[in-house]
Formats: sequence, structure tokens, C-alpha cells
Amino acid sequence: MKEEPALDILGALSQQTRLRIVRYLVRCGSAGASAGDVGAEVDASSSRASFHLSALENAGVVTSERQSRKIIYRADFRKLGQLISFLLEDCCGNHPEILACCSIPKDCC
Amino acid sequence: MKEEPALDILGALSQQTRLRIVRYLVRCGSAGASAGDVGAEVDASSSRASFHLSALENAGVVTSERQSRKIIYRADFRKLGQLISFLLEDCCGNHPEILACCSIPKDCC
DNA sequence: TCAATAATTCAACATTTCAAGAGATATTGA
DNA sequence: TCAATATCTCTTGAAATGTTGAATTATTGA
Repeated sequence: MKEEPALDILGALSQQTRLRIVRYLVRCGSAGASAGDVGAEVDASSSRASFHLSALENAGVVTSERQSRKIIYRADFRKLGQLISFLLEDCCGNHPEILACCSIPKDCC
Repeated sequence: MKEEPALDILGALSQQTRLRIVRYLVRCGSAGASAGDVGAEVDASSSRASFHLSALENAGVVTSERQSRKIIYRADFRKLGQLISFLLEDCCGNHPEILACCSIPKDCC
């Protein structure tokens, strides 16, 4: 991941409502959730949820798919992984002190 | 790390000049760099560098220490690690698909 | 103390972002 | 087609953010 998309994603995640939306969508996994569900979960009106979901989709961390009258939103796991990868590698240069603080689960490698 | 400081750091990093400052300071390691050096490196005036360094310090990812007439800024590796940890655990729930995309170096665990 | 250096603060301005709500659009079933 | 549902878009105003350059503060050595 290059600097520009990383900045877009960081900007998208640096807002409380949007960070909570992403956390919720990660929990929902591949089932995803509709804008209405998301709004109810993060305590936002549907128009606000829609607004922030659009921002997240533009930034590339969320995908959408119409399912009849609902639109299902999902977290893009690959993009999230790439962002963390960017932070670890490009930004932090895999600095040992940083990696040591990450408490990365043993079984991930 | 809780949600609030994570949001502060994400917000601080979601700006091109500041992201570049952090990347430079990580490269500088414990030697750190002065505001003037930082400004020259990221192509910003000294007042702009100072402004953004303050923002980074307020967010908690950068520390400062006066050394005679210069002020030395350093990246706070622990905070950066904690942010990545927050993204992996609290935000992404150690989701296998996300971890798989992180390409975390084998020898880190 | 004075001059030079390093960094910060401030004011002004433009830009962006956020929230809220009204209205518009798309989809479905009756 | 009509009503109900789900979502999106648009406008408004308030607040936050980023840039610039000038003025200010702090430190050092002559």
C-alpha cells in the first residue's frame, strides 16, 4: 500500500463514529450489515450512518452490495490488513521496539 | 490502548506532512531530530514543522527534549506499537483474514 | 550585553469536516 | 400503481484544521 491510500484510510478511521462502524462491521464478518443496522448499533441516524459509510467506502475499507431493498456493507479485511502492514513496514520500518509492543498472537506466523 | 487515544493518534497520522514527519523520526530512531531538520526533510517551513510536531506530541506519538538551543523530537515507539496493537486486537478482533494480510515478519514472535 | 540561531506563537485566511434534517431515489409487495 | 421501507443526497451552519508570514521567546557564544 502506498502513502495516499493509507492516508485516506487513516483519515477515515480517525473519527469516532466511523471507527465504531468499522469495528462493528469487522464483528459482523462476511455477513455484513445494512446502513440501518449500522446506524442503530453506533447510535447514529440513518442519514449519518449512510454519510459515514460512504466515506468509508470511498476510503476503501468498506464494500457494499445491494440485497433487494437493503444495501449490505462489509469491512474489507484485506485493506485493513494492508493498512496495518503499511504502518508496520513502510511507516515504522519493522522497528523491533514497535513490533515488540504489538503483542502479535504467537500463532499468526 | 483505549478508543480515545487511538483516535487521537489516527487523526494525527492522517495528514501527509505529519505522517512523513513520523516516518522520518522513526528512521532517526533514538537520535531523534530537531524541528529545523524535520522541516527541511519534509519540505515544510519551520513554523509548519513546529505546528505539526506539536500536534504529534499532543497526540502522544512524539516526544521532545531540549538539548541546548535545539529541541530534539523522537517517535514514541511504544505508542506506535500500541496503536498497531489496538488496530489488530480491539478494532479488528485479531481477525484471521486481516492478520494473514499483514505479512508480519516471521521472527517477530 | 548583543548578535545569531532555534523554535514557538499569533493572526488572518481558506478549506475541510461534521451534524442535522428535509427531501429525493430505489426496491418490494399488495 | 401505491404505500412502505431503506438508503442517499443536499443544504445549512458551526467547528476544526492547515498554511503563511511576521513577531516573540529562549539559548548560546562572542
